[in-house]
Amino acid sequence: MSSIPWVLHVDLDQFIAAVEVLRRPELAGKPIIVGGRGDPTERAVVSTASYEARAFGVGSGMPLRIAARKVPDAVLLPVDAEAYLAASDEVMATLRAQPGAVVQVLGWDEAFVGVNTEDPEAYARQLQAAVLERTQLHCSVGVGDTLVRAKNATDFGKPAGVFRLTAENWLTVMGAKPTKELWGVGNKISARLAKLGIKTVDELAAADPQSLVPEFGPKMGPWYASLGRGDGSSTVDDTPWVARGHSRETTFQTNLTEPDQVNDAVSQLAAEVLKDVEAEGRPVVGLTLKVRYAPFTTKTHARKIPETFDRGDVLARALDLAGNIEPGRPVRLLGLRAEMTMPDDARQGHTPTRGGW
DNA sequence: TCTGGGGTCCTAGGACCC
DNA sequence: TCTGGGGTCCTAGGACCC
Repeated sequence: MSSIPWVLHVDLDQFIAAVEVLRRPELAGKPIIVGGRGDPTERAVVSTASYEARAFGVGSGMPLRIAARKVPDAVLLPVDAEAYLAASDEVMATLRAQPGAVVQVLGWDEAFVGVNTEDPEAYARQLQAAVLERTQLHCSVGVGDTLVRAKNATDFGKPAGVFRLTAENWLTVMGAKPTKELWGVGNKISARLAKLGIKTVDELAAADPQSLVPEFGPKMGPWYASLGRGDGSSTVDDTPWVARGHSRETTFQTNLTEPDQVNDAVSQLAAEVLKDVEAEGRPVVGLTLKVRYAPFTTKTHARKIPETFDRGDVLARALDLAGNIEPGRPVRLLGLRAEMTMPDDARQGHTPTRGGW
């Protein structure tokens, strides 16, 4: 046996709920639901539910109100982003300290680890032990010969286990599953694939990449075909991530109806976005205003910004975009995003949901 | 059931230029 | 007067991820 490159995908188990239990041990074993400000009467969704709460059918993205109704005895907690980020930093530092590890962070609770080893399972176990010892958090590890296979493998290892997915067993394990199980295929894409007669991973893997071009375009068509095969890059990239932009959005507890309210809200969003942008000191090159009208239609308005910017410039242009909002329609959400210039050596996106991997 | 907030990337179509 | 083909830039919208 020789030392060859492997991709490990590390995913913390019920991360947010686990962090909450660490600082409040009496919550262990209880159904915990974390979301919004922890108030089920507000417009908010579930960030994470503990396994005990998931048993009642509660999951991420579910309206908090519904989740609370499903689990009357649940412990409802507000999102505490700082605490999760601090825990996450410790986990990532532990991964980086492993011998030979190249670490690419994907989010608070997951990362790819690239490593040359003869025995990836043993390495994974060692990694789990190190994370547990330093943070008291459990994680699952997917082992793969590509990023996509490693990522998909993790689910089979949960909780706290290890699972290997390579070209050898990919179709045996994944072939019969619906395409929606694939990383990067959601409800909409799986429905469009089904229209083409492609319902399973097997069928997607067998599809001619070019045959998907008319429906999905020159880039995404072939990309979906390769997803079906589990193919793609095997390179874990630890280039530091650089944000392309910063945004803020607010869902109003009661819809806005007055233009003054809208302008005030846009000004506030602009101030918050500027705070993030100025902390990085890179020029703004574009602004996007997102408007969700009640009941639920979304529109965006965008503008490129020539040359550079200053505070007043961004605020004025944000208010300018707000002029596109349809008068008389109740507004339930406003979002403002500022796009910045990028350094040449910046890594490509931190989520591989779109082409390029 | 009624849908958060922070991100990334892709595509279509119009405007404009040569 | 009716009209090509290619390229680039921009806006709007969509899809997905954690």
